[in-house]
Amino acid sequence: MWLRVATSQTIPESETLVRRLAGPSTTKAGLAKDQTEINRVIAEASKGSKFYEARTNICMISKASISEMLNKGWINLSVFPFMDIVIIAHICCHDTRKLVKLEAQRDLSQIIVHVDMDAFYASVELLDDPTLDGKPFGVGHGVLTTASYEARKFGVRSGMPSFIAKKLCPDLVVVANNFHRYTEVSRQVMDIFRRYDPNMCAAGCDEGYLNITRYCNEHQLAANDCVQQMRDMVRAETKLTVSAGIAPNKMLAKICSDKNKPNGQFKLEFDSCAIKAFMRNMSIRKLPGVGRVNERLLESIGIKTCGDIYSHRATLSLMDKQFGLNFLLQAYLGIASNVVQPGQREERKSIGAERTFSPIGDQAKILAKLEEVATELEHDMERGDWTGKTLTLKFKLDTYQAFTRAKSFTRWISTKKEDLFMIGKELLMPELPLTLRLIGLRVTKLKDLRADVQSAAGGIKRFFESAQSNSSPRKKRRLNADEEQAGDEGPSLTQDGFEDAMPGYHEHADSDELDAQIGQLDHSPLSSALPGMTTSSEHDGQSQFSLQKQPHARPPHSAPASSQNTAVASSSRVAKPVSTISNPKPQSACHTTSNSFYPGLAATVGAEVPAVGATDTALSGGSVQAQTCPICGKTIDVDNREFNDTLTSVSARKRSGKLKFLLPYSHRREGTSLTHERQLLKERPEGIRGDTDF
DNA sequence: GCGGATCAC
DNA sequence: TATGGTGATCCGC
Repeated sequence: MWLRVATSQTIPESETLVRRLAGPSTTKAGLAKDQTEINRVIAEASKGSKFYEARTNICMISKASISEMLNKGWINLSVFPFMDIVIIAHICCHDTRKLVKLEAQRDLSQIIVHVDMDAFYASVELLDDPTLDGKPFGVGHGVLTTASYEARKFGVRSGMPSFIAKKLCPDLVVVANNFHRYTEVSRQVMDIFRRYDPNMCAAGCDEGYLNITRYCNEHQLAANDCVQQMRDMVRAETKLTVSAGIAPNKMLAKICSDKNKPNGQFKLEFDSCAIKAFMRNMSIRKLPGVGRVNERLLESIGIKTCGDIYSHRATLSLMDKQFGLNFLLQAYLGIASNVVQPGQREERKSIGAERTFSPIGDQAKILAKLEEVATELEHDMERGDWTGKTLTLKFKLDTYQAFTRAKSFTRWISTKKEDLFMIGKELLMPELPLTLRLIGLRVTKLKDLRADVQSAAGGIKRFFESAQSNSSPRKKRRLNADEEQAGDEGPSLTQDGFEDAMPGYHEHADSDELDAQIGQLDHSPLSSALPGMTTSSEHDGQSQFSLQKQPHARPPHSAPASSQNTAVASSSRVAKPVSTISNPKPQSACHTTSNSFYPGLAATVGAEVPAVGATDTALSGGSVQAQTCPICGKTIDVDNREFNDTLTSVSARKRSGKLKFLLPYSHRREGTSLTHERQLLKERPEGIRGDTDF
């Protein structure tokens, strides 16, 4: 007997993508209403470009991988003498125990605030040039880093190439980035935030997390009043508006700050039931760590909202490896980290530089680019007093395929550009000839020269070491002076964490438009190519799609522009007859899906998303039938072992399947609260590109 | 240790 | 005509 644990057929991929056109992924404030028309314009403008082709291929590979995963999502139940319902019941019981355990860890004692500047770059530009007021404008060149709210009404968004933005909004004004100004203004704003929490954590230049518990206590302030006061202060001192979310943890606060954007705030009730109600209809895309790929992955088994996590917990349990059950259960409960602390310098893991340019095939010119990058990296490494043991070269072909090549050393890598260039060249030369559009260098296995010096003997010794090192002591001293003047107390950047942290290039890196376009494209030949690609992975242990990059692959030499299309074509040729994947079926509610695959499940554990009250009763270990597993505590011990064995072997199969789509580590970490800790605590104390310009 | 992939900002 | 840069981590090898 076979039990289907996946529900791929119920959600046609093309529909999934098309739905995203106007779907919840595009919930940015100030968006235009007619998303369909916007997407048509974007698709029109993009069609035929290499970028578009590349994204199309990526989309197909994703679909194929998801499809493969779902095809492998069968569990052989013949080893069990019982019916599948027993298994499901047990799984749900197991998950319920997990939920109870998680619920017990919930901490509502801290007041966490996520602050987020509204259209930060655009607002700063507006500050400096009032004539822009009321006009639709974008910031950036080539690619927009942000758009004014007027421009957003036309569908102009961050990450959009300006030529497309102009098509959507012919009157669009485009102004250049002024990173220096953003850094400056950002510092002002962060200084204000720090009055409320000196330990606040800046997350990029336009947002941050604060714990205002203490401030509220000391000033006898309600959280809402405190945050309102803080926002007023920012407005008064900088003329900028900021939105904020108030919640018991960072994840919730982040989601809340989006609720009343722009220039608003939202406080979530500090109550378990209210939080779960809040999460139930929340799109999974809002969860930190769930990007475009994971969204699709989860949608493929019918999970679109955090509430769906609960109703699909049996599936998720069986496919824990793929989905990260623990993370998702926490998300469903609205549980996450509430630890707010500034990023630490020692947390840094790598430092690098990369540059995009119009495609170059000429070797000498490529090497010249490499040298530029090496120079930039030298600057940043010396500026931050970093070195490391591994150098990674990154290059992207004109087809937008990216590759990396790395080399490790037993000694510390010299920070001199000549040496960086030489190693980089060594890595690059065997790959040529190629037509490249990007080159980058990155150093990992870092060593913090400052910490080293400090622990050794303090400032004097540091001075001597600087003098002995192969870099200019004069230069180093000057840079250090700059940083100390900025308020830094030595190596720890707890004070200024943000100082050198140039913003991410964009306010948001989302560009779902392309997926949308590709979704439209899915109606034709692409979908039919999928089954073949999927089955091709079956024939040996290796999961290799025709289009997939091979591990350690050598990039195609001077790949003709059509090479990928050729691959598609050949893949189509071996494809089996069109499968059901793209067969549009009426899309019914998720729990219906669930029922159809888990006969009896609804009766046993309730396949529908439970009402909040019901959940609570469930979690409190009450008498709700859903929680009383008919198997647990009795004969299940034996079965449990078998069951686990089965799961293990399933997991092993999954692993050998080389699935490409996995949740990020932070969401799979056992025990620790989910957290975008990585993001939140991440400090980028040194050498951001923008800084090197001044 | 290396390379591909995903994600956040 | 034309689609970014920095950093982190996981997995399979």
